[in-house]
Amino acid sequence: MRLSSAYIPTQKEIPSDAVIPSHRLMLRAGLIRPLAAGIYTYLPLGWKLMQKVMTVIREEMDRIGAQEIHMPALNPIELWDETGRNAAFGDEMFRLRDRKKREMSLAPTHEEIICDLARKFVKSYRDLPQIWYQIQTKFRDEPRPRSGVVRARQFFMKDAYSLDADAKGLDRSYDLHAEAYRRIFTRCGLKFYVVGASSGLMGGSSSQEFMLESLHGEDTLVLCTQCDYAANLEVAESRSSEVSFSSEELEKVHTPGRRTIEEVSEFLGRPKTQFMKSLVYYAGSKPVMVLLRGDHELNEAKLMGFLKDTVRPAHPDEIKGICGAEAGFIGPVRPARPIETVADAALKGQEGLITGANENDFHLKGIAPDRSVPDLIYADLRNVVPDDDCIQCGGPLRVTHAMELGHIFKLGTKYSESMKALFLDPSGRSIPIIMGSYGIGVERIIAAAIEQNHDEKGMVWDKILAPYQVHLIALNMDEETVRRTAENLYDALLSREIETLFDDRNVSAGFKFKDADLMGMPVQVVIGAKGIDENRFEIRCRKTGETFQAPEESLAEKIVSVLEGIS
RNA sequence: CGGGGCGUAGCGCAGUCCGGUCAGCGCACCUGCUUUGGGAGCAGGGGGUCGUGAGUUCAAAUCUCACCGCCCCGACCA
Repeated sequence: MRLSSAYIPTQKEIPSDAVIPSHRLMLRAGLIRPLAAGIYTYLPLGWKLMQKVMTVIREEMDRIGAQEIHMPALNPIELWDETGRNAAFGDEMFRLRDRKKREMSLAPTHEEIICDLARKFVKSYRDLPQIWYQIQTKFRDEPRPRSGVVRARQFFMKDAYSLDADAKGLDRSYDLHAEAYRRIFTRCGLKFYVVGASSGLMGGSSSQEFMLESLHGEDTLVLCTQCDYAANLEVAESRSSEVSFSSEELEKVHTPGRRTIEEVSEFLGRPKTQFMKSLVYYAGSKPVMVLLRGDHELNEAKLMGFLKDTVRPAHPDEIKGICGAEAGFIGPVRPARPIETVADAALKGQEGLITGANENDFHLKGIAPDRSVPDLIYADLRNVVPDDDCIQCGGPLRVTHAMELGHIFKLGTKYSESMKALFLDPSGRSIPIIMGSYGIGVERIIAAAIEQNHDEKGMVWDKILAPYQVHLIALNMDEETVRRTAENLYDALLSREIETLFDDRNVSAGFKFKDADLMGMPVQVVIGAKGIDENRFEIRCRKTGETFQAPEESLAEKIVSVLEGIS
């Protein structure tokens, strides 16, 4: 491609509303243009990148025997009512009506559609197993789109679905996908973690996420520094650091205006670990008190899992009504009204703790949860903290941010049951298809690759994803010898099927160098007067800065061999 | 949805508090000449109903109200 006639609008200025490096660079390098919040146009260079990513995905999906299909993005809402997910998605699903006033949705994912397809086709165990996938535009009306293409409202997803006759088949399909995903992300040059995850709205028995460690990620990851334990904070477990305090008489202490653990801890001169944090939540219409060690935080996902209902924090007046005191002075001992109470497992067996007295400006010392709170139930309800130890090996844990690139789910029969996607097993019984669902965010691979591979000058692409392999820079196209040499080289590279971006523009040298560094093709070749004089032309690796020289006669060959030598 | 910020030329911004030579700057763009190894120089030029609508006023980018859009933090998130 000749830059003089290409639509690659690079910018020197950093767009003011982009914050994370990948978003800034994608805008500056002319990959994308915003149309509305979370909605982007892919310009030629960005689209070429997308296609490179899709090629890798297709190759690896095809390798495990998956078959590519293409389902509609626009679907009748009835399918979503069959599984109850029309309601479950709520405002996140884009909805519209056709001219006959029939309600339609723009699909946020495709389990229902695949299930409908499957129930029409699969009649017998002989039709199984199947793996079907597509690369499709998804629509999700995110409450807050952000970070450029990382959380968008319209985006590309590679979504695959496995259909199996039994649990063993599902395990096999799931493992095939896990392996394909490893290969895809590895080939894209990404360093990733595979972690245990929550399956959320998708349902099903187990799921794993493929995560890229990143300061700008939206997820929090717990990693063991010594073994392979890795989990999303939503589901991560740990051994808490041991603390113990000597038993004390139950005693009310005056703590005027000290509401937070921090304040009371300082006022009474006791460590935060000696406090018991009391929170009031509502699970549906039922209030629940949650107890945690003073230095721990509630994990709402775990609480939801434990109570089997969605939860929300109680409002201040609700707390007052139940406990008889304001938040900051509440506790499980003698609340104004009886309330179901659950405690985090780290509190089990503790003594001499301090908590709110259910009376404004007072706390209670000498709490032993087992004795002080009747009918107390323990469960793992807290977020892992970096002080904790690994449940597998006891080693120290690390807590870090990450970006979700892919997610694989064992769905089981959640969808096939409600949608009656049934088949006959060998004994003639009619049973639901066992399903799995497997997603990859296509744009996120690009954002992740940029986040992980850029410098102050711009993006740095590996060969596998680079839109072009070679960035050919002709410094002065007005100079006849420069022009001729560059044109000849361009032809030579094209005839060797090397994807080449040829900067034949009539702009200054510095401008071309800056643009080349910004776009980040693996190899840059410079044709200038200096090279002509000495018959020695410069080949430079974008990533390492390493340079090579070659005379015009062997320049194309040298470029090929340099390309072969780099990743 | 809660909190905060912003909206003036394609991009980045000043001007808004205190209404009246404020329609301005840099980059980009167009023409000409010169230039070409790290975002060139000179000269000339085009482009904006100041997000939208209502209001206050002799007069509104500037004050008031409403709405829309965009970004950030949080909530939420397959």
